[in-house]
Amino acid sequence: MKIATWNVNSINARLHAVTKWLKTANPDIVCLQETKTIDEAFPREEIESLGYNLAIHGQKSYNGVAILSKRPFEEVISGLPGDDNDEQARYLEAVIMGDNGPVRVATIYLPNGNPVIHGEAFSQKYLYKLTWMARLKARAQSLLPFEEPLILAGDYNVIPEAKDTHDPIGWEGDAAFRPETHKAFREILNLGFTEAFEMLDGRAEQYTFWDYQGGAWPRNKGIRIDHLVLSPQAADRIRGLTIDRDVREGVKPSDHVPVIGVFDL
DNA sequence: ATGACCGATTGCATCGGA
Repeated sequence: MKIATWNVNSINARLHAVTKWLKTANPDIVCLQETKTIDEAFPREEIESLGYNLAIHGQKSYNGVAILSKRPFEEVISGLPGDDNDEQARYLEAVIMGDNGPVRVATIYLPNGNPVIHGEAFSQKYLYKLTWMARLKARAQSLLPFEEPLILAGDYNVIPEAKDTHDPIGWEGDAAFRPETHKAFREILNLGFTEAFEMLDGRAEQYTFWDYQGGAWPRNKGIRIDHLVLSPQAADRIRGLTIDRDVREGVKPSDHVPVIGVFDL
């Protein structure tokens, strides 16, 4: 089973690129982020006609997540628990029947958090990021006792290590590379989760995002911020991981590329 | 960080993104 994550930076602006990629990569489950549209304007038919069931959790203009699945959904949960007043559409979870039992997948669009500082203190944006990460940790912890294959897939806006950026000095102080961010990310992994790329590959300079500005793509000035975070039962079943780098070269590309895990599930 | 960015919005500039 191929399970992928991709921040598409608007599903409507990216519809051609997405459908083309679905046909060639042929993933079983896809976690999308930054769909940037209300559910009524999501291009449902175009994606369903390729054989996918669709779970969407969108909002106007910003954020928005979705899960595509060739198999039907057993269960869908919209929104990250822990704050009823949070109106940002950044989390969606679904259960799909695999060959050997249920598989739980979440699509995650973790807040950017910049600018980090406002005046003398942390900004509201950065505090929101850290709070959101604490909520994600709580959700992840509450799901562990199920002992299911669980894949937390998404745009984490976290650069795990210096080798995951072209310019560690330049990124120092950025919300994606702060010590507090690293601690919050590590706390989730320390519950017993595994970051798939770290386990299976671990090479330097394997980026998933290149800014549209400054010739970042032709100069390969990227960062690795899109991750598959796996429960023990998922980590034991993953057979390979690919970063679909070539997608960044296409017509009207997203600034992120897909990350695909192949699982025996 | 930013060569000459990109997307959404009742828009003709501003905001958010990483």
